[in-house]
Amino acid sequence: MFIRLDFESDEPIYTQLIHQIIEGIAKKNLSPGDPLPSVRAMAADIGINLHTVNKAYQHLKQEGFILIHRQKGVVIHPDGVAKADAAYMKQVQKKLRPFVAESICRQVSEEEFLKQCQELFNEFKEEGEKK
Amino acid sequence: MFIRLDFESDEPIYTQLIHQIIEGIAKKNLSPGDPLPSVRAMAADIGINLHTVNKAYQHLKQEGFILIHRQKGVVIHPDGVAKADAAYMKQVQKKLRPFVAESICRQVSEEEFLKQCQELFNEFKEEGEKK
DNA sequence: TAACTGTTATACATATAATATAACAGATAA
DNA sequence: TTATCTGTTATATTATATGTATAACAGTTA
Repeated sequence: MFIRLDFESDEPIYTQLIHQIIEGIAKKNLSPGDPLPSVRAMAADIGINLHTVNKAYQHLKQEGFILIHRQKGVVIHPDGVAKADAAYMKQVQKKLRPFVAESICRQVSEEEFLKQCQELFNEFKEEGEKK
Repeated sequence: MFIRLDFESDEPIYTQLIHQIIEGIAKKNLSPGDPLPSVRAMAADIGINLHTVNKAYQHLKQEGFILIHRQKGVVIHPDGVAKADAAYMKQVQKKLRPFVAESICRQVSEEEFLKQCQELFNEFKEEGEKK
């Protein structure tokens, strides 16, 4: 797999795994219907416990990124991920809030902050176009 | 004080306190040199433990938002907060990354995402101009 | 039958979060 | 000089989160 974990990070392993898979979808390395390794295979592959992988999968399932068929295994959600609604955008703002506040304290201009976001969008877009 | 905590949130109390104070600085409700309540006064005021407040203050101190004089008490850093450097901006990008990735999965356009950031900047700016 | 799937249960170790007391050294005000 | 307030430190306890380790179960597939 394409998973890269940082075991020195403060960020929990299962959270890193969640983010990696979501990034994979954003970059279109993973497309609707694509299979993911079984919890045991993934765990063995990246050298962590089965339950840590399962925890990540359950989160991804609950948020609609993947489907878990008891028979067919784990796949990227065939219908695609649910589109953002007003509630989701509000949640995004809430999470971005502390970063904006601290940036203002550190005299980061609005333009410079937006540039950081744009760079990230470009990064995902370019990766997506390689496919 | 102007502190509002959500005891139902997943976000730890001391982290919420940190963010509230940083927001206060961003909105210029708190200016360089302004005093903050003692750990005991703050704790009693918002109904939490002294050590939880102390933990927040220590973080704010380490990141240069406040100064702690053994005599004079706690004050917003008189010299202002250190300006963002390249390392800080890199760190910001790293933290924004998961939000951008998930937004892309949910078909949030770059323009819409940037709009959310702009709204936050405007919110802080307007609050700051009230003073 | 054997090997695989997700799932569940139990147990354990460790770290973090939050609270509860208590005490210490230094400054300040009555 | 007391008394009170300051930040700081220490210790203990409780609860929750994280991660690992086994084991088992029900269902599918080769």
